Amino acid sequence: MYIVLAPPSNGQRISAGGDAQAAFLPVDAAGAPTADAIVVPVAQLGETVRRMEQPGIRWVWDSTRSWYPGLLAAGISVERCHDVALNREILRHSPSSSATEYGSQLQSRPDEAEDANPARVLPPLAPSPLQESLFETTQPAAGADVVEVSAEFAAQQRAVRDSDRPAQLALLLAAESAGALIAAEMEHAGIPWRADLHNELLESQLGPRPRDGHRPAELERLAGELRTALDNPRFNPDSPQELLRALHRAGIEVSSTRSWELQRHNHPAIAPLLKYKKLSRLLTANGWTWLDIWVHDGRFRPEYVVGGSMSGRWASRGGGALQIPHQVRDAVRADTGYTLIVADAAQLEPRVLAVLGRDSALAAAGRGLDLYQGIADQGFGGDRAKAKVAMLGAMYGATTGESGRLMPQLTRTYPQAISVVETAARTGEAGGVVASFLGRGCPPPSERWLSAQQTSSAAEQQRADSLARSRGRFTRNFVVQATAAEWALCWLAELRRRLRANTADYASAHIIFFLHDEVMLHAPRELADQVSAMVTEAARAAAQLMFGEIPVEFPVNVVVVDSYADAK
DNA sequence: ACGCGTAGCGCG
DNA sequence: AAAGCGCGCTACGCGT
Repeated sequence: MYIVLAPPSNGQRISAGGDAQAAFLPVDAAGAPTADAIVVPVAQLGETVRRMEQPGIRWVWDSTRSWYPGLLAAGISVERCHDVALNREILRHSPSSSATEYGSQLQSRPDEAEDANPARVLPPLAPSPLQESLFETTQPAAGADVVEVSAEFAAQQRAVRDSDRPAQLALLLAAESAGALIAAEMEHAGIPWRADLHNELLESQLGPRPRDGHRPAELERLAGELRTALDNPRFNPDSPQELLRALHRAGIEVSSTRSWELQRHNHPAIAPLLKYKKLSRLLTANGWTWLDIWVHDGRFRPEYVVGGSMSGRWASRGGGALQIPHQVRDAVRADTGYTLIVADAAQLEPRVLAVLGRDSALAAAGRGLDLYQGIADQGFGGDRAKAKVAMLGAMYGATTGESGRLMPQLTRTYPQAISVVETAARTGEAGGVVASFLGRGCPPPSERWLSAQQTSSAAEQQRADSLARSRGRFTRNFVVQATAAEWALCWLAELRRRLRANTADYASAHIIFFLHDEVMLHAPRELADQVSAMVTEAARAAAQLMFGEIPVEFPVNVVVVDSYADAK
């Protein structure tokens, strides 16, 4: 059932030498050993995993990142895992497990995620034995040996069992661990990236690649134009402070140099300035330097951080993988004979809100493919833009502007749904915690926040109220964003399961990108239709898995393209 | 020399 | 038209 994979404990080492070793300990669902541990040199790690891997086996390890990349490099993939470190962070914050022994222990221990330097509070750790050979890893296995990992696994299983909502929590932990496997597999596959096309794109907009430290021709030309228009021969448009002063001298009264604020003014300098900012952004964020660093052998390989944000959304490190501008997406091309399958969930967050509030009116609005149009038809005279602004405002906590004004209409039409976010906001403002549908909890208020609320002076009160409202907006958004994130995780996991169900046929079809509510696959052209159907079917299955039979639909848009730019 | 906060903008 | 959530990255400019 479960096999714990970790460095051996001291008594288990097969020789006194310094050779890196790995221990395999079969345990039952409660974490109790069912056989003796097997210890092998890491050189035999891959073949041992390959031999033991079989349907139904779940690998238990401290972190997927310390084991799985090496296995993938050796051509081995596994069906399921239990990522102890990821599950630890969920159980640390989940209100459902806070009363359990493990949950309360964790809350009194420092949070690795918040404490940048665990070495400060924990004894220094020996370097992981897995740093060598096959297993180069960025993150040591935290030093936990097989006895410690299996003990913590057992504690986590008990915490789920003793929690308020064992079924939901178990699903959340399984989905998070599946996400960890998928992230490692995506890093292994990489995003197919045509450096030649990217370079052409840069040259057509910026001119030829300049020598280091020089502006590309087009930026230089625009800078000259700006100096003339602002009658300011030597200013540097890359410095916001200088730019702001130059704009003021030219009589353009702006409080910042943000593009949207500049756009509202009429001056000959505005057009070249906006163009300069756009191109300058392209150059600095996704220019030639970016290509040199991040694209090798036709692949962009960023690092994904599963559970990297409190809501359970992923984060990424390196190359800005979750911010690939539309401007450069044409460089993402399927290999010859392959195709890109790009899918995104349609209006995921408001649909999630409909479930959270059991709001049949909102569910009815989403009966078609376009939820916002449905809302528009029910309460906004068919004006889709208004409906969208109102709904986003409700989920983000807008109080002013157009969405603030439209809120009352939304509250009248969907009282059930709106009360979910309003209640979450009130809870947060009062210093409470909220949770997603499956039980991921938001962090408690910081010490600083709490002490600010204690104030009695009138001058400080305003600041305290502002902080309280800010936390209210966070918790308001958290319930929706976190539930949407776990739907997306279930969607990914269901998709992966379908791809693996017939490994022989789908071995060359890979998930290569995931962005909150969007997924991209790279697959042989002849499999495009079957894979597209899997994506759609996985979305239906994810909703069923999380929510059971509900009258809310979760449609996905799926397109088959050669270039990511054609996916919209 | 390096670390850090801020401004600005990219994505959802 | 331009506020209100979650992230990462770059350059600037200040501090040490």
